[in-house]
Parts: sequence; C-alpha cells; structure tokens
Amino acid sequence: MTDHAAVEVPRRVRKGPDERREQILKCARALFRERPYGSVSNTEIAAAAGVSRGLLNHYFGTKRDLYLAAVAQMLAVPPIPVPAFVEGAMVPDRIDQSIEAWLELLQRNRTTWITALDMSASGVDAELVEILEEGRESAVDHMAEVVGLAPATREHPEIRAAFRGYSGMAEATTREWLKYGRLDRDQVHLMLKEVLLHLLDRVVPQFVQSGAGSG
Amino acid sequence: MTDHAAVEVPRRVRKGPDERREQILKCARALFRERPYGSVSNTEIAAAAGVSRGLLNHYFGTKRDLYLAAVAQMLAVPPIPVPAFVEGAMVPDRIDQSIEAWLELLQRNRTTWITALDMSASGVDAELVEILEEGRESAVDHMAEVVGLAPATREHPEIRAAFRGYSGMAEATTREWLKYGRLDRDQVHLMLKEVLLHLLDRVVPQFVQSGAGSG
DNA sequence: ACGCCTTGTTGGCATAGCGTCAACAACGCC
DNA sequence: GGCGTTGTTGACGCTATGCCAACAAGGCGT
Repeated sequence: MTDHAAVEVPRRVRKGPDERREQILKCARALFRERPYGSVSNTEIAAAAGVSRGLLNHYFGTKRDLYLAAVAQMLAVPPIPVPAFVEGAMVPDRIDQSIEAWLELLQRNRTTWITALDMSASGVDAELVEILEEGRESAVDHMAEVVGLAPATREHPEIRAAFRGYSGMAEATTREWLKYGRLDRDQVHLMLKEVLLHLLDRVVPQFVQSGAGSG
Repeated sequence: MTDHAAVEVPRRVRKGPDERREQILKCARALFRERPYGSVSNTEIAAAAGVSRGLLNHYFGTKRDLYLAAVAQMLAVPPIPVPAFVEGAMVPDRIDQSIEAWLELLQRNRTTWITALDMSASGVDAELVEILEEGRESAVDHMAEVVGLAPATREHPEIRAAFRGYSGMAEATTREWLKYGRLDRDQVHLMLKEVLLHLLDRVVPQFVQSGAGSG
C-alpha cells in the first residue's frame, strides 16, 4: 500500500486556461465526430474530460460556441492542400501534381476528411455555414495559386465563383471515393484534372471576356 | 352584440388528420426555413398553427420526425428537374434545354433551394443526409436519362458516381448564383453545360474502357 | 513556513423544452 | 337526442442548458 502521509494527490488538479481549453475541445471533437449535435450533452463532454459541467460554460459560454469551436478545429487540418508549386512548370503539370498531392493528403487523413464532409450538426446554423465557407475560400485561394490565376481572381469575382463551383465537385467526387468507394483514386484524379483544365480552357476565358469592364 | 343563442362558434375546431397534418407541416416549414433547428421550439410551431403542443407529438411522434417531414417536403419540389426529353434531339441540345429548365425551376423556388443548399453544406445527422442523398440520386437518374446514358449507369457504377460529383458542382455553382450573386444565370448555364459535355466526351469513355469487364 | 489573494473549479438553482398520458369535447351515427 | 369515436388539450415528469455564488489549489509576499 502507499504511504498514507505521502504525495497527497489533490482531488482537483488545477490547469492553465489554454491547456484545459484544449483538453475539453479534444473530447468535444471526439464526441461530435461520432454523434449529432443534439444527442451529445454537455454533461457527457464534461465527463469525458473529467471536468465539471459548469466549466464548459465558463470557457466557451454556450454549448453552441463549444460546438463551433470544435468544428472549426476539425476543419482546420484537411482542406489546406499542399502548395506543390513548381516554378516554371506548365499549368497542366502543376495541376496534375497539385491534385496528386491533394489526394494523397486526403487519403492520409481519410477519416478526418470524411467527417468533415458530412458533419453532424442538427439544424442549419448560419454561423456553421460561415465556418464551412471559410474553409472553401482558402481552398479556392490555393487553387488559384496553383493554376496561376491568383491575380485574375482578384479582378474577376466570377472566376473565384467558378472555382468554388469546381471545389463543390471536388468535394462530391472525393466523397464518392473515400466514403462510398464508388470511384477509385485514379478516376477521381482524372475527373478533377480534366474538368479543371476544361474550365481554364473554355469557361474562364468567356467569363473574362463578357465581364471584362466590370467594377 | 351577437345573439347569445346563435351560431355558437365552437372554441375547438375539429379537422381531419390529413388536413391538420398539412397545416402543421406548413407552419413548421416556414419556421425551419428561417431559423435553425435548435432555435425553433415545438411550442412556437404549435402556436403558429394555432394548435396545442401535444398535438405535434401526436401526429409526428418526435420533434425530429416533424423536422424531417418538413425538410422532405421542402426538398420534394426543387431537385426534380423537368424532363425536357425531346425525342431525336441531339445530346447537346437536350442538355441545354434540361439545364435551362432546371435553372428556371431553381430560380422560381429560390429561397427553398438556398435552404436546401445550406442544409447539405452544414451537414446534419445521418437521417437527413439520407434524405438529401435520395434527392441527389433522383437528380442523377434524370441526368442519365437526359444524356442518354441511363443504361450505361446501370452497368457502370463509376458513371453514376461521376454524375454525383457533377451534381456537387451544380449545387455549388447555383449557390454562387442564387445565394451570393457572384455568378449570373448565364454563367452558371455555361459552366454546367461545358463541364457536362466535357465529362461525357473525355471522362466517361475512359471510365467505361478501364472498368469494362467488371461485375 | 504561514497566510493571503488570485482564479480555476465545482455543485446547486432556475428555467425551458420535449415526450407522455389521461381527461375532455367535437362530430358522426343510430 | 343520447352515445361512441377520435381529434385535441393541458398538466406532469424528465432532461439539459446557463448562471452564479461558494470552494479550494497554487503562487506570492512576508
């Protein structure tokens, strides 16, 4: 048996705010990943974190805020593709490499990405939509960079919008691949590459032409 | 003052189950369209319908079921594009007409479509994902019909999957158009048409070729 | 080493929302 | 006109959230 007058482990361990915050977020993520918003109670999260329920409100205010924080953290990792920007390479090659790198990243973060694709929220919340939109926005930025149209997107919002449409296809396609297994990686690659090249070749020029003098 | 022995308007009006059901659903739709699930209370829905709260549970069981029923009704309208199947017409023309009809339909049901988009964007629980998937599925069926690949999709699941990817782009693109106004209708039309034709021309053949002997 | 002060942490309270159920009443029928 | 059917209600129990005052762990000055 242990020394009865020894270490005296305190029943409450006091941690710094940031550390505690992260610990709670970690447990919240794990639970929200598994079950929809409404079915996860604050009590449950607190128990998982070994913490009292009131502490969640202390750190995050409301349950929804905790949820949003957790979601934002989940989305923080996957949707940022690697640069793969090779100076002087031809656009098709850059696209090819970039798609390849992106798919590789997704495959490695498979489960994370899948949950990111269909997240468990119950109900449609404007703030949540906002967070998701921000994730796509950065994806679009990267894409514009890769294809060398970053300057053009600043001048032509339509091009940005077109890329957002494209990334909608990218999401749907990777879902077919990773979640449902109805496409394989090569097929996804082919489709994304073909469509992007075609967009650059046929669609973007027309957008630039028709809306040239706008603003 | 009124005749004290006259019409005797009954304080409770008794309606047939179907009629009452529809009435409640109508109010529920209106509220769920405006605000997220968690912020709409059953009490509120009942009040809007001029009905007691318990009646909602009587007709729909749980609040979630009522919500799902309302969502299913909202989605029932838009994702079913009109046939526009003209016998003997060339595929590009059929696509053109079909897209045109689809966009027209969406424009008329603008708000409904936007909420549908937000729902699929912010994810939701498994059941709701299921409902949304069903909507996409029928959209894919229709698309296959229009482009004359209905038989091929039965034999080649990859083609179906490719169409699902495409409809992901269609959703994202129409969101840019109707929700954010960053594309106009003609641009959406152009993009959808170009990409679909390109898919049929370059991608589908390769899918058929490489996976031909499967099954 | 002792005690004070800061602040991380807790438990209980008040409130709101959901699902259930027995009682009530409107409408059809004999 | 009485009676049975059934649409409809209001209250009850339970759970979950947000709030708040009390508590205590760890640092700091003396």
